[in-house]
Amino acid sequence: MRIYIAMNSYVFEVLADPSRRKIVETLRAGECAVNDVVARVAIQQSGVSRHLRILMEAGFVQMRPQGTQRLYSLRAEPFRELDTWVALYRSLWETRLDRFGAALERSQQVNRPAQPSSPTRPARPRKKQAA
Amino acid sequence: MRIYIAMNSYVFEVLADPSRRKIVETLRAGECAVNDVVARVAIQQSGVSRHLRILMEAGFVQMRPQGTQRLYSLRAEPFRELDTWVALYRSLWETRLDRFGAALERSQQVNRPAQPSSPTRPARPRKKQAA
DNA sequence: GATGTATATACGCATACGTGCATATTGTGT
DNA sequence: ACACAATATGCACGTATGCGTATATACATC
Repeated sequence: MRIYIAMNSYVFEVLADPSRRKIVETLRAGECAVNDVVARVAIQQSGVSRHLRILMEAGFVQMRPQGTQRLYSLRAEPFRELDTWVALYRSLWETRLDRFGAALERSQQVNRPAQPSSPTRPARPRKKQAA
Repeated sequence: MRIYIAMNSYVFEVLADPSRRKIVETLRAGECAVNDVVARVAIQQSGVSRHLRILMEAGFVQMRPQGTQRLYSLRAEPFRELDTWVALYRSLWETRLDRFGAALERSQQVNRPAQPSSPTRPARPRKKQAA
């Protein structure tokens, strides 16, 4: 039986924007008010709010009002979808073991010198800002 | 030259396009000539070639000329990067055990009760069309 | 109720992106 | 050399997207 996880597909579109990724990264530390996020991103508050709305609609975040503030935090679903998606391609670099073995092996990857994958790493954009 | 795999960041931009994802999916089956891909996507050959170039530049695919044809196939790197990235968010849905235990438990997910469902649900395309 | 803070939304703009069409390029067979 | 097949590229266009500015809305405190 095949399990088709219809991948929101939208997940990638959402994550495609650098500002949005930055926001998500920020939220990884935990619940944040909008202004807290604004302090960490290089765009205006209006922009952050817009991005948060997009993230919300896509299920990446949830919101909890607290007084005047709105505390945003990450939700698991889209990330899990992403994980499920990428799992389809693990065979590209994993040894062919059964599922259990694969999971185990993955646990050993955690030990490998993981690169600082968080901070926006300017790879080279295809066209956008050439810099 | 050194190869720093600090999350291309570009990975998401590349995967953001539905046609490109479709192409990647297609290539999951194995090496394909351009026209084979064209047959499976809803865009012109010129578009496919362009997308393949983008995928190539981003390291998603490699090419092997064969006569008049050009056989494209997937490369592991970007997918591994993606896997590494999403790994940072696994704690969102995995029980808080140490990394090793987490990996182990992943193989037993069946037993775990579902996460408290959160508000935002649908996540429907903000604008663009997909599918 | 008035004021100040925190966040969301409307508007307009610049631009980057995907696409199709036409054409160039490369390779094959005769 | 010629004709054909496979693929790549230049060009133009429509449109979606992210941004900032200005404004609206919600809440708290006095």
